[in-house]
Amino acid sequence: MTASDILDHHQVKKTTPRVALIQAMQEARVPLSENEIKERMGELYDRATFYRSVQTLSSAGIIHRIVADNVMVKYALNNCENGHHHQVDHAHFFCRQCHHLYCLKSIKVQTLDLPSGFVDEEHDLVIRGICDQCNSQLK
Amino acid sequence: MTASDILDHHQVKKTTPRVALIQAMQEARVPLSENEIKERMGELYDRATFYRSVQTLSSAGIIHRIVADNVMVKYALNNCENGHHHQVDHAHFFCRQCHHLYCLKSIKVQTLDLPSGFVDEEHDLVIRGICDQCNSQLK
DNA sequence: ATTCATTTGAAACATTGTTTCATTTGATTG
DNA sequence: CAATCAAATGAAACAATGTTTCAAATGAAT
Repeated sequence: MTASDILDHHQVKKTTPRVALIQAMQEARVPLSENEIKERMGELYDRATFYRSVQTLSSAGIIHRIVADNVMVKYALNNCENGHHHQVDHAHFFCRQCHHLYCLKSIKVQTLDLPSGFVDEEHDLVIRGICDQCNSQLK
Repeated sequence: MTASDILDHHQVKKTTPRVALIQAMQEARVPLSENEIKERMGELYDRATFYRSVQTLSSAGIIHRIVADNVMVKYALNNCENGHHHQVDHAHFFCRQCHHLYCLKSIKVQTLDLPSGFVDEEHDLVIRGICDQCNSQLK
Protein backbone atom coordinates (compact mmCIF):
# COMPACT_ATOMS: atom_id res chain seq x y z
CA MET A 1 0.00 0.00 0.00
CA THR A 2 1.38 3.42 -0.89
CA ALA A 3 1.81 6.19 1.66
CA SER A 4 -0.89 8.09 -0.15
CA ASP A 5 -3.30 5.15 0.11
CA ILE A 6 -2.62 4.78 3.81
CA LEU A 7 -3.50 8.41 4.47
CA ASP A 8 -6.66 8.12 2.38
CA HIS A 9 -7.65 4.94 4.12
CA HIS A 10 -7.36 6.53 7.57
CA GLN A 11 -8.98 9.73 6.37
CA VAL A 12 -5.98 11.86 7.16
CA LYS A 13 -5.22 14.81 4.94
CA LYS A 14 -2.55 14.04 2.37
CA THR A 15 0.37 16.46 2.65
CA THR A 16 3.92 16.39 1.33
CA PRO A 17 5.66 15.99 4.70
CA ARG A 18 3.30 13.23 5.86
CA VAL A 19 3.76 11.25 2.66
CA ALA A 20 7.54 11.63 2.89
CA LEU A 21 7.51 10.53 6.53
CA ILE A 22 5.51 7.39 5.80
CA GLN A 23 7.66 6.55 2.79
CA ALA A 24 10.82 6.88 4.87
CA MET A 25 9.40 4.42 7.37
CA GLN A 26 8.21 2.03 4.68
CA GLU A 27 11.61 1.90 3.04
CA ALA A 28 13.40 1.31 6.33
CA ARG A 29 11.20 -1.57 7.53
CA VAL A 30 12.63 -1.20 11.04
CA PRO A 31 11.78 1.37 13.71
CA LEU A 32 13.62 4.64 13.14
CA SER A 33 14.72 7.44 15.42
CA GLU A 34 13.89 11.04 14.62
CA ASN A 35 17.40 11.53 13.38
CA GLU A 36 17.29 8.55 11.07
CA ILE A 37 14.00 9.82 9.69
CA LYS A 38 15.48 13.28 9.26
CA GLU A 39 18.32 11.85 7.18
CA ARG A 40 15.90 9.94 5.00
CA MET A 41 13.57 12.90 4.50
CA GLY A 42 16.29 15.34 3.52
CA GLU A 43 15.01 18.86 2.96
CA LEU A 44 11.42 17.72 3.44
CA TYR A 45 12.18 17.39 7.14
CA ASP A 46 11.18 20.06 9.63
CA ARG A 47 11.34 19.54 13.38
CA ALA A 48 8.00 21.06 14.31
CA THR A 49 6.18 19.43 11.44
CA PHE A 50 7.76 16.09 12.30
CA TYR A 51 6.43 16.17 15.87
CA ARG A 52 3.01 17.26 14.71
CA SER A 53 2.91 14.51 12.12
CA VAL A 54 3.87 11.96 14.74
CA GLN A 55 0.94 13.13 16.85
CA THR A 56 -1.53 13.03 13.98
CA LEU A 57 -0.40 9.70 12.55
CA SER A 58 -0.31 8.06 15.98
CA SER A 59 -3.83 9.17 16.79
CA ALA A 60 -4.97 7.90 13.43
CA GLY A 61 -3.37 4.52 14.17
CA ILE A 62 -0.94 4.69 11.26
CA ILE A 63 2.28 4.65 13.29
CA HIS A 64 3.35 4.06 16.87
CA ARG A 65 6.11 5.33 19.13
CA ILE A 66 8.43 3.04 21.04
CA VAL A 67 10.20 4.59 24.02
CA ALA A 68 13.48 2.68 23.83
CA ASP A 69 15.08 4.86 26.42
CA ASN A 70 14.47 8.25 27.92
CA VAL A 71 16.69 9.78 25.24
CA MET A 72 15.85 7.44 22.37
CA VAL A 73 12.41 7.16 20.86
CA LYS A 74 11.78 5.10 17.75
CA TYR A 75 8.88 5.28 15.33
CA ALA A 76 7.37 2.46 13.30
CA LEU A 77 4.47 1.85 10.95
CA ASN A 78 1.62 -0.17 12.34
CA ASN A 79 0.67 -3.44 10.81
CA CYS A 80 -2.48 -2.68 8.95
CA GLU A 81 -4.07 -5.88 10.19
CA ASN A 82 -3.99 -4.54 13.72
CA GLY A 83 -6.71 -2.10 12.85
CA HIS A 84 -7.61 1.00 14.70
CA HIS A 85 -7.28 0.39 18.39
CA HIS A 86 -3.72 -0.59 18.13
CA GLN A 87 -1.79 -1.98 21.06
CA VAL A 88 1.70 -3.28 20.43
CA ASP A 89 1.62 -6.93 21.43
CA HIS A 90 5.30 -7.84 21.42
CA ALA A 91 8.43 -6.88 23.35
CA HIS A 92 11.19 -4.64 22.01
CA PHE A 93 14.91 -5.01 22.55
CA PHE A 94 17.12 -1.93 22.54
CA CYS A 95 20.87 -2.44 22.20
CA ARG A 96 22.80 0.17 24.13
CA GLN A 97 25.83 -0.43 21.90
CA CYS A 98 24.47 -0.10 18.34
CA HIS A 99 21.17 1.59 19.27
CA HIS A 100 19.25 -0.80 17.08
CA LEU A 101 15.72 -1.53 18.20
CA TYR A 102 14.55 -5.09 17.61
CA CYS A 103 10.92 -6.15 17.48
CA LEU A 104 10.88 -9.43 19.39
CA LYS A 105 7.77 -10.86 17.82
CA SER A 106 8.42 -14.12 19.66
CA ILE A 107 7.88 -12.46 23.04
CA LYS A 108 4.24 -11.53 23.40
CA VAL A 109 3.25 -9.11 26.12
CA GLN A 110 1.36 -10.91 28.84
CA THR A 111 -2.29 -10.12 29.58
CA LEU A 112 -2.36 -7.12 31.87
CA ASP A 113 -4.99 -7.36 34.60
CA LEU A 114 -5.01 -3.83 35.88
CA PRO A 115 -6.59 -2.87 39.20
CA SER A 116 -10.09 -1.52 38.60
CA GLY A 117 -10.25 2.09 37.53
CA PHE A 118 -6.95 1.98 35.69
CA VAL A 119 -7.12 2.31 31.90
CA ASP A 120 -4.34 1.00 29.68
CA GLU A 121 -4.01 3.36 26.74
CA GLU A 122 -0.64 2.07 25.66
CA HIS A 123 2.12 -0.08 27.06
CA ASP A 124 5.69 -1.01 26.31
CA LEU A 125 7.76 -3.98 27.29
CA VAL A 126 11.29 -2.82 26.60
CA ILE A 127 14.40 -4.85 27.26
CA ARG A 128 17.73 -3.05 27.20
CA GLY A 129 21.15 -4.64 26.91
CA ILE A 130 23.53 -5.93 24.26
CA CYS A 131 22.31 -7.59 21.08
CA ASP A 132 23.70 -10.73 19.47
CA GLN A 133 25.60 -8.90 16.76
CA CYS A 134 27.37 -6.59 19.21
CA ASN A 135 28.06 -9.50 21.53
CA SER A 136 29.84 -11.47 18.84
CA GLN A 137 31.88 -8.45 17.83
CA LEU A 138 33.07 -7.97 21.39
CA LYS A 139 34.69 -11.39 21.46
CA MET B 1 18.24 1.72 57.60
CA THR B 2 19.64 5.23 57.40
CA ALA B 3 20.96 6.74 54.20
CA SER B 4 24.39 6.69 55.71
CA ASP B 5 24.13 2.98 56.50
CA ILE B 6 22.99 2.21 52.99
CA LEU B 7 26.02 3.93 51.49
CA ASP B 8 28.35 2.14 53.91
CA HIS B 9 26.73 -1.17 53.19
CA HIS B 10 27.22 -0.79 49.44
CA GLN B 11 30.70 0.63 49.89
CA VAL B 12 29.87 3.91 48.25
CA LYS B 13 31.56 7.04 49.50
CA LYS B 14 29.36 8.98 51.88
CA THR B 15 28.82 12.54 50.66
CA THR B 16 26.36 15.25 51.57
CA PRO B 17 24.45 15.26 48.25
CA ARG B 18 24.18 11.47 48.14
CA VAL B 19 22.84 11.28 51.67
CA ALA B 20 20.34 14.03 50.93
CA LEU B 21 19.22 12.29 47.75
CA ILE B 22 18.62 8.98 49.49
CA GLN B 23 16.81 10.67 52.36
CA ALA B 24 14.51 12.48 49.94
CA MET B 25 13.62 9.16 48.35
CA GLN B 26 13.13 7.43 51.68
CA GLU B 27 10.73 10.08 52.92
CA ALA B 28 8.69 10.01 49.72
CA ARG B 29 8.21 6.23 49.57
CA VAL B 30 7.06 6.51 45.94
CA PRO B 31 9.13 6.99 42.81
CA LEU B 32 10.07 10.64 42.29
CA SER B 33 10.95 12.69 39.25
CA GLU B 34 14.08 14.81 39.16
CA ASN B 35 11.97 17.87 39.82
CA GLU B 36 10.28 16.35 42.84
CA ILE B 37 13.68 15.36 44.19
CA LYS B 38 15.00 18.85 43.53
CA GLU B 39 12.19 20.34 45.60
CA ARG B 40 12.89 17.97 48.44
CA MET B 41 16.64 18.56 48.40
CA GLY B 42 16.42 22.35 48.40
CA GLU B 43 19.81 24.03 48.15
CA LEU B 44 21.58 20.69 48.38
CA TYR B 45 20.42 20.00 44.84
CA ASP B 46 22.69 20.50 41.85
CA ARG B 47 21.84 19.25 38.38
CA ALA B 48 25.21 17.78 37.45
CA THR B 49 25.70 16.19 40.83
CA PHE B 50 22.22 14.75 40.72
CA TYR B 51 22.86 12.95 37.43
CA ARG B 52 26.22 11.67 38.60
CA SER B 53 24.67 10.42 41.83
CA VAL B 54 21.97 8.63 39.89
CA GLN B 55 24.68 6.87 37.88
CA THR B 56 26.70 5.90 40.92
CA LEU B 57 23.78 4.77 43.04
CA SER B 58 22.26 2.78 40.19
CA SER B 59 25.49 0.95 39.50
CA ALA B 60 25.80 0.20 43.18
CA GLY B 61 22.27 -1.23 43.20
CA ILE B 62 20.92 1.32 45.65
CA ILE B 63 18.34 2.92 43.37
CA HIS B 64 16.78 2.32 39.98
CA ARG B 65 15.41 4.44 37.18
CA ILE B 66 11.98 3.93 35.68
CA VAL B 67 11.42 5.43 32.24
CA ALA B 68 7.77 6.38 32.56
CA ASP B 69 7.79 8.29 29.33
CA ASN B 70 10.37 9.78 27.03
CA VAL B 71 10.12 13.03 28.99
CA MET B 72 9.43 11.62 32.43
CA VAL B 73 11.89 9.49 34.34
CA LYS B 74 11.26 8.47 37.94
CA TYR B 75 13.74 7.28 40.54
CA ALA B 76 13.14 4.86 43.38
CA LEU B 77 15.08 3.11 46.11
CA ASN B 78 15.66 -0.58 45.62
CA ASN B 79 14.27 -3.08 48.04
CA CYS B 80 17.28 -4.23 49.95
CA GLU B 81 16.08 -7.83 49.75
CA ASN B 82 16.54 -7.77 46.01
CA GLY B 83 20.25 -7.75 46.50
CA HIS B 84 22.87 -6.67 44.07
CA HIS B 85 21.88 -7.77 40.60
CA HIS B 86 18.62 -6.00 40.74
CA GLN B 87 15.97 -6.45 38.07
CA VAL B 88 12.63 -4.83 38.62
CA ASP B 89 10.10 -7.67 38.62
CA HIS B 90 6.82 -5.78 38.47
CA ALA B 91 4.98 -3.49 36.03
CA HIS B 92 4.63 0.25 36.44
CA PHE B 93 1.63 2.40 35.61
CA PHE B 94 2.12 6.01 34.60
CA CYS B 95 -0.91 8.30 34.64
CA ARG B 96 -0.76 10.90 31.91
CA GLN B 97 -3.11 13.11 33.87
CA CYS B 98 -1.55 13.35 37.34
CA HIS B 99 1.89 12.04 36.39
CA HIS B 100 1.90 9.67 39.31
CA LEU B 101 3.87 6.48 38.80
CA TYR B 102 2.36 3.39 40.41
CA CYS B 103 4.29 0.22 41.20
CA LEU B 104 1.89 -2.55 40.24
CA LYS B 105 3.34 -5.24 42.44
CA SER B 106 0.46 -7.52 41.45
CA ILE B 107 1.62 -7.62 37.83
CA LYS B 108 4.87 -9.54 37.64
CA VAL B 109 6.93 -9.27 34.49
CA GLN B 110 6.80 -12.52 32.57
CA THR B 111 9.91 -14.63 32.04
CA LEU B 112 11.75 -13.25 29.06
CA ASP B 113 13.20 -15.91 26.78
CA LEU B 114 15.49 -13.86 24.62
CA PRO B 115 16.93 -15.13 21.35
CA SER B 116 20.45 -16.43 21.93
CA GLY B 117 23.14 -13.78 22.03
CA PHE B 118 20.86 -11.13 23.49
CA VAL B 119 21.62 -10.02 27.06
CA ASP B 120 18.94 -8.46 29.24
CA GLU B 121 20.63 -5.84 31.41
CA GLU B 122 17.41 -4.16 32.43
CA HIS B 123 13.80 -4.14 31.35
CA ASP B 124 10.65 -2.16 31.94
CA LEU B 125 7.02 -3.00 31.55
CA VAL B 126 5.32 0.37 31.53
CA ILE B 127 1.62 0.91 31.11
CA ARG B 128 0.43 4.42 30.34
CA GLY B 129 -3.10 5.72 30.67
CA ILE B 130 -5.43 7.16 33.29
CA CYS B 131 -5.36 6.03 36.91
CA ASP B 132 -8.33 5.23 39.13
CA GLN B 133 -8.18 8.51 41.04
CA CYS B 134 -8.15 10.63 37.90
CA ASN B 135 -10.86 8.49 36.36
CA SER B 136 -13.22 9.03 39.27
CA GLN B 137 -12.56 12.76 39.22
CA LEU B 138 -13.45 12.94 35.55
CA LYS B 139 -16.96 11.70 36.20
C1' DA C 1 -10.77 29.00 -10.22
C1' DT C 2 -12.22 30.31 -5.36
C1' DT C 3 -12.62 29.59 -0.72
C1' DC C 4 -11.21 28.56 3.89
C1' DA C 5 -9.95 25.61 7.42
C1' DT C 6 -5.86 23.00 8.08
C1' DT C 7 -1.09 22.52 7.87
C1' DT C 8 3.39 24.19 7.38
C1' DG C 9 8.00 26.25 8.47
C1' DA C 10 10.82 29.35 11.02
C1' DA C 11 12.15 30.99 15.34
C1' DA C 12 12.03 31.34 20.15
C1' DC C 13 11.54 28.72 24.04
C1' DA C 14 11.53 24.84 27.71
C1' DT C 15 13.30 20.65 29.65
C1' DT C 16 16.46 16.95 30.22
C1' DG C 17 20.93 15.31 30.24
C1' DT C 18 26.33 15.69 29.56
C1' DT C 19 30.96 17.63 29.73
C1' DT C 20 34.67 20.45 31.35
C1' DC C 21 37.49 22.18 34.85
C1' DA C 22 38.84 24.50 38.97
C1' DT C 23 37.66 23.84 43.88
C1' DT C 24 36.27 21.13 47.80
C1' DT C 25 35.67 17.09 50.55
C1' DG C 26 36.10 12.84 52.87
C1' DA C 27 38.51 8.60 53.67
C1' DT C 28 43.20 7.07 54.77
C1' DT C 29 47.72 7.15 56.49
C1' DG C 30 51.31 8.47 59.37
C1' DC D 1 45.01 14.99 64.82
C1' DA D 2 47.11 16.91 60.68
C1' DA D 3 48.51 15.90 55.97
C1' DT D 4 47.53 13.74 51.74
C1' DC D 5 45.27 12.81 47.43
C1' DA D 6 41.97 10.54 44.71
C1' DA D 7 37.23 11.20 44.24
C1' DA D 8 33.31 14.15 44.20
C1' DT D 9 31.29 18.62 43.74
C1' DG D 10 29.31 22.91 41.65
C1' DA D 11 29.14 26.24 38.08
C1' DA D 12 28.81 27.09 33.36
C1' DA D 13 28.65 25.95 28.68
C1' DC D 14 26.82 22.74 25.68
C1' DA D 15 23.79 19.22 23.19
C1' DA D 16 19.49 16.89 22.16
C1' DT D 17 14.61 16.48 22.33
C1' DG D 18 10.23 18.42 22.30
C1' DT D 19 6.65 22.56 22.27
C1' DT D 20 4.56 26.96 21.08
C1' DT D 21 3.56 30.95 18.36
C1' DC D 22 2.25 33.12 14.20
C1' DA D 23 2.34 34.54 9.49
C1' DA D 24 2.40 32.16 5.03
C1' DA D 25 1.28 28.22 2.18
C1' DT D 26 -1.53 24.32 0.76
C1' DG D 27 -4.99 20.94 -0.21
C1' DA D 28 -9.84 19.48 -0.31
C1' DA D 29 -14.24 20.91 -1.54
C1' DT D 30 -17.40 23.59 -3.86
